[in-house]
Amino acid sequence: MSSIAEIFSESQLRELQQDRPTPLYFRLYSLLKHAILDGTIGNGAQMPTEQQLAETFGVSRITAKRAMDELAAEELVQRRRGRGTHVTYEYTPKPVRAPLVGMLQEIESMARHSEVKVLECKKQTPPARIRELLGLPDGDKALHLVRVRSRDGQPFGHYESWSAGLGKPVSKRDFARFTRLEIFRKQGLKLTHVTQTISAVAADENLAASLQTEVGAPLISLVRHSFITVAKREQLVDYLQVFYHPDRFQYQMDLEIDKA
Amino acid sequence: MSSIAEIFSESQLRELQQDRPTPLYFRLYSLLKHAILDGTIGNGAQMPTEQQLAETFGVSRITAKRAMDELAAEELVQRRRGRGTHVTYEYTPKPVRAPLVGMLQEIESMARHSEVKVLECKKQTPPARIRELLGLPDGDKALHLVRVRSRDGQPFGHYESWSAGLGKPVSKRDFARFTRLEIFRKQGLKLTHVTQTISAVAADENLAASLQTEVGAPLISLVRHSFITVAKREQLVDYLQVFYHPDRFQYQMDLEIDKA
DNA sequence: CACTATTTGTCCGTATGTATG
DNA sequence: TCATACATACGGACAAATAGT
Repeated sequence: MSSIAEIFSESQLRELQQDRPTPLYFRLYSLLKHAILDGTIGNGAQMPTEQQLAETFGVSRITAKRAMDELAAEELVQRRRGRGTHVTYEYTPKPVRAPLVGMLQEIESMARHSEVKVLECKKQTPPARIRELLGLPDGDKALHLVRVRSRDGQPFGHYESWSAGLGKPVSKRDFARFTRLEIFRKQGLKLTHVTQTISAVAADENLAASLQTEVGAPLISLVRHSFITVAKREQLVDYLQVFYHPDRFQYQMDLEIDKA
Repeated sequence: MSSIAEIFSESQLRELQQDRPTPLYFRLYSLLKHAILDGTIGNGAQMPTEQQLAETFGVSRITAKRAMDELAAEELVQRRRGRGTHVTYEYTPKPVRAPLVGMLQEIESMARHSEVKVLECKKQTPPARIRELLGLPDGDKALHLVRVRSRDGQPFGHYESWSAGLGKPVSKRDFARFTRLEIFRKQGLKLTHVTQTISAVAADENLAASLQTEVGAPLISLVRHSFITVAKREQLVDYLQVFYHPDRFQYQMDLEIDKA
């Protein structure tokens, strides 16, 4: 095998020095196991010797040995005295590929391949912060829409939106069938500008239930502001807050650059 | 407090029975700590008694006591004999609002307004998956770079990258001073295509330490593939995985649409 | 064949940490 | 709080298998 320093990073070395009560041998074992499972140390390759491990990670030989013995017990490596320890695990890249979804156009196509449940569709008084963003006078109402989008029965997105400027009434069924972008267009509203902010949040009880996950699980948060231009001024007409389940939805974008 | 069964889920109960060698008292301590930090057990509320914990989780009273003593040592709870153990931590959902950052160009400008710490900068054997993406033969090495970016002393991003195709050697100091985009350009590499995938993940111990947050806290995950074009074929030359602290970094994009 | 270096296997004694009743 | 049992971790010592000289 190549030099041990070329396999393990300094940050990994530090990992072992953290003062957690998890046994040393187990942390070293985990480190080595990961290196084998992700193919950093390939099948057939010789592992570092107990002595090398002990010196590199600053542990006793007994501890290094214990870690390697654990690997051997799982048949990830084979140990023979005099020869050393060799990897007996064949790394095979996983075929997986999460469904990837892209920008505005693709979002519409995705919408057609998913099921929507409308939880709320009513003219309501929005929270003050959103009312101000929408430029509505005090007491005015906006269309409040809450939906959950699923794919193959698995919910992946929780959508909550506040819309102003929708003249004609829109039925609940329309929102289940069409995207809001399509509805805006049909109503003659020409969006001129959209800003999106992506972040991450922990699921609260409500979201956890909607997206069938655990409280505290990480979610992708997306806030979209949609503007129209009236009298040369930009006016927000739609505020959208989406929470996505990261295992079932990822946000992908392609950028072409350096064309010049 | 309410019934102990109403606080902890069955999966959490099982969590303690896992056959990991981490000490029992520490696992119980972690469980309780999270429940306090995320507000499941509110400030001033009474914790379960040692006896209750012991029975619920199937451990001895001493072990339950040890876990609670650890909490008390961190001043998350106050213990008084005869009265019980009470939470002394005020959970406050973060108000958020962070500096907003945008696409490639803005990323460079942001880079200039932040401090970088290089944790790793060495040619190393990459995990097999990444080695294949980079089109490297077995055993080949790539430049492994781990950095943490801070703003006003607050770390907001943890960057780990694997780069192939950097001909001339690049010093650790260069990476602290320039962005990788600039370095690629200087080396004459013309990136022609970039894909980015955004998701959300929970912080592990390592990331939590780097970004000064809690284990399990939601982080923004960004994976960037950077391609050059050689002989009309796209070739990956850089793989970047970034984890952002969502309170200190958000991903914002502006889209102009409906121009037609 | 012996000789040597390497590497794993086994054993000792000791100290500390963990978990129980 | 105590006594007890077990696991972890260390350093050291020596034996046994392997490979090369």
